[in-house]
Amino acid sequence: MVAMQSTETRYTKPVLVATNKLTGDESGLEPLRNHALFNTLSDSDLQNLILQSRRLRLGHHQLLYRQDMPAHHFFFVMSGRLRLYRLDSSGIDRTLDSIAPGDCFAEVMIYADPARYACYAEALKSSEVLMIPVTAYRDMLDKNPEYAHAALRHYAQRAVSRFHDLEIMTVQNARDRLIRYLIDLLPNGAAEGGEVELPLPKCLVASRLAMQPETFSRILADLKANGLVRVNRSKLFISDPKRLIEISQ
Amino acid sequence: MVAMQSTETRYTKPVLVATNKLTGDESGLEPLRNHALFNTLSDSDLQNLILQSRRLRLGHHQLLYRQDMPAHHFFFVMSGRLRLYRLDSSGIDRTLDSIAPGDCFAEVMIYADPARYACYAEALKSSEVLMIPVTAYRDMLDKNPEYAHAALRHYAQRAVSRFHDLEIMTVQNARDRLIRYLIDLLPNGAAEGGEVELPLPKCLVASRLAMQPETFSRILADLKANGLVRVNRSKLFISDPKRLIEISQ
DNA sequence: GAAAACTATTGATTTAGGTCAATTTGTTAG
DNA sequence: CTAACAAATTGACCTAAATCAATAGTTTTC
Repeated sequence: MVAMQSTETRYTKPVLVATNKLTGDESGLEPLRNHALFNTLSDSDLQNLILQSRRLRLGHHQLLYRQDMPAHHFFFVMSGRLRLYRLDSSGIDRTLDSIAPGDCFAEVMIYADPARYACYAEALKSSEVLMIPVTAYRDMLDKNPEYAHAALRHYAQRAVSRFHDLEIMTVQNARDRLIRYLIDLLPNGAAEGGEVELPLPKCLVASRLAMQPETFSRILADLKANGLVRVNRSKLFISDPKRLIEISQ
Repeated sequence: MVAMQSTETRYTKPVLVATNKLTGDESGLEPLRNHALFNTLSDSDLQNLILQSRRLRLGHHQLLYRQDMPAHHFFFVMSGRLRLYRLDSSGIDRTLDSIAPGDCFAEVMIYADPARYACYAEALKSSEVLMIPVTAYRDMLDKNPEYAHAALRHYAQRAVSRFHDLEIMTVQNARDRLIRYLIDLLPNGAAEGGEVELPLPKCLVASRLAMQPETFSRILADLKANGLVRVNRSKLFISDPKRLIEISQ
């Protein structure tokens, strides 16, 4: 009913179709070896998969795919950072996930039916991704059923993690959602404090947490004033996560 | 900071540990055949799985498992209805999912590591579930790698559906979240209208959508007043879903 | 079948957080 | 280095939704 202000007016981007720059270079792919979807593969199977894939360079704010587009590929991030978001008809842009080097995304498209991207994906800065045909992975897995175990484990993990994201969003107030989000950024949960870096610009963290940028800013200012976080640009220092958890709820 | 009112004060339940009633009866298990995780299994493999499983009867509001409990089983709903929810330290009860006959739940625990339930599960009414050891399914899949494909497809579908749930929750206002939720209950999306039944009591739908029961009631009353839904207890008739979508956003 | 216990609804009031606007700070491009 | 632009912050104000409270339906129980 009420038209909310679009984040697009604050965070404009050129809407481009990916210009599949292909490079023959095969260096820099070691990180694949550390990912659950690839670390059990034999050298030759991994090599074969890479040969069927393309390396893609994406500029700042470049769009990789659109929601509802047929999904023929999934992606592995080699460098940079991306985000997943949805656009609704009124142009409101809602950020759903951020993706870092070493992560895969849209990998559920390997087995999704119908295989259509559920959201947009764009580079938040200059990034490099490996674009892997879903058929290449599926065929390899058909020929090597022993790889299924790792894929199942990865998929299970993905489902659990989405469930967890959903859980945070059922928290009714903005402050507590933000606190939960920050706690999750800490490497070892709430066990000990530390410095975390926001994986998205603040206005997009706000969007991810279903609040306005102004609200995000005010809550963070308040946490800062209460000595709960030290803020330095996109880096936050959380000395006492337990206290943070206490004041939420 | 602010202590929100617990839904527990409105929706109390006896907290019981499941009293694993075992019945030798093997009738009524045909619905398993229609589920993606089982429909490709040979008769003997399915039979073997059932033999390792237990049939469990749950009373109204009976608790099946607790969050963080080690997960040795996953479940198939034969009759009744269950819900998944989380409790936080202040006792606020947040509903995350509802489960109907023919559904599986906690099936990601087959491959999760660590395998601990991510939430509570309780029967919303008298229900019957099949309690399947995760090791039984995993072992069967190890012996029959050809079954992995179906499991991967199911897991992919689950991840997509959780992603979609998350997407709804990034919608900032309560009315539009409710409208999105209602649209998703329609069997063929927004294509045509129809009658839908709320899968949860209204106060729990409210919890699922991160709003208060009063807010839910008022929004529904308003939609009703505008001729957008006809309400009959937990059954809603949506004549024109397209119009409903239009007024949201 | 009446009482008790939930569940839902409705009204009055308050408040968290959205909106609008102005300013500051940071970043990119020439 | 400076201009232009984008992002973040802060203040003033307003509205959606939470809270508090009372009532009215519904189930369950005895």
